[in-house]
Amino acid sequence: MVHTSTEHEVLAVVFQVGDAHSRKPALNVLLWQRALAPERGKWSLPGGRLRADEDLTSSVRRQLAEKVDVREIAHLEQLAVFSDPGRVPDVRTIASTFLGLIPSPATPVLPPDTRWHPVNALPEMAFDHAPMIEYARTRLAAKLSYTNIGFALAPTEFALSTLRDIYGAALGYQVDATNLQRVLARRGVITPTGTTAHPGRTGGRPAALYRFTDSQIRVTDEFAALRPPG
Amino acid sequence: MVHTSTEHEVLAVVFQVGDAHSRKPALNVLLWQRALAPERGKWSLPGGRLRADEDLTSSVRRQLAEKVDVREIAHLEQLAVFSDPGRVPDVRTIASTFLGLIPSPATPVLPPDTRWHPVNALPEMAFDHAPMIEYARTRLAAKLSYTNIGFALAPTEFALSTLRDIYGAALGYQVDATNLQRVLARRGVITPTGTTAHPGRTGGRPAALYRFTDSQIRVTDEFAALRPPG
DNA sequence: GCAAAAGTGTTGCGCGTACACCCATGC
DNA sequence: GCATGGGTGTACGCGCAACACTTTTGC
Repeated sequence: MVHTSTEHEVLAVVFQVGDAHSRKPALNVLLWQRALAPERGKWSLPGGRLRADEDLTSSVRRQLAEKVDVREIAHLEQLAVFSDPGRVPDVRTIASTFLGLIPSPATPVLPPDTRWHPVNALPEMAFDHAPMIEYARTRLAAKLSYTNIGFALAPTEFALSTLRDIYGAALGYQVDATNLQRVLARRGVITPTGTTAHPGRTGGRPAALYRFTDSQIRVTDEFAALRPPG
Repeated sequence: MVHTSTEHEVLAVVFQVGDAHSRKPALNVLLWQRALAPERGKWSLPGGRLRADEDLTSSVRRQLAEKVDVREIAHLEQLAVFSDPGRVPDVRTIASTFLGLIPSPATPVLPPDTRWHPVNALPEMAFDHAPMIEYARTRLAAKLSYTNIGFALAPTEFALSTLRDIYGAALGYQVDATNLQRVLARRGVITPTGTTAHPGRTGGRPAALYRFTDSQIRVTDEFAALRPPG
């Protein structure tokens, strides 16, 4: 009799906004290229098997440590579970997915098989990893609108035009810096530092610098409707 | 050597709004009482072990069928994974939780060990099932405000005062029927049937009847802020 | 007629967007 | 000076909540 056990793996969709390979900043995802079968040559999300003595979050952190400096991960949260019995060949494997965010300036050294890829131009993905990225991006876009999650993508101090580019890259459409400032300021999400940046070579008024008030996720606009009375 | 395998279980938080045991309608959750150790006598969420050949959704449906008529489940969606290595004794077990909703009037026969409990007065819960219910309730409240998920709690046809009571029970605070009508009508979530209900013994103007336009979940107010231009 | 329940109208405000206009810098 | 980028001010619209007022029934 064959003992059909079930494995449990953890996979992380790690995003960062960067301007690798192009002028305009874009939303990138961390991928590594498979050197062995199955799906050799295709690109995978970082992750791996869950150990018996760790919970999911510890497992993601441990496995991401092989690819990036975990201290740079500013936010990490559970996404969905992918459980189709045939999603990977041979042994039945359930995948719990996570969303990880790394602030914009940091780009540490990566292992040779690992690279950032723009989410708008993904390489050939292994298994069912492509829909996982899609799911993560949708979740990120939604949370940008009703939480302070931007703190995990932005530098500690930034000009508003920088933040506009980050939101634009993450959302997939251009955002107006003026209104972004007002929305985030009213909600208390960003705070002015009082200092200003130096203008570029081409001139222009020096930009005021801001920082995110909190460095932990916080819901800022919980109810679109049906608010509690008061 | 001890072979430390990892089990995977599925647990469902099934809600229904009913007026069992009291005059005012309340949000109830489906629980069964454990007859055997561990945690004998305490109350559990329905669910059980995942089989090798089924995905999570199939597994929930199969296991809920032992407790209720699955045809009455109007909505079912994944919640979070609970993965603390010590969350249940002995064998390490990961739990994937689900939110299930059953419309208001239907209350079929239940097995003798199974009962509806008001979420505001839960009995002693087994393991970590209490926080799962809390999580599910939070998710339900959030989705009531930006999706049409109310369809899964309401009867097929209903007066607005009935719907007000359902929303009130699910959200935990009173809702104004007038504004509820306006919000849901503008979004196209509810449609008038053209018919009216008969007033009660005590008189009153006959109420217009409505139904939910869709019977599948749909996001009706995706972005609280940072909408795409247009 | 009176009480009760349902529905309509009105007002006001907070939030978000769009856009015109003013400010500070490099060259 | 002018171009460039940043910031401020204003105006509009919409969604939603609060509440007063009207309509329709049973008794």
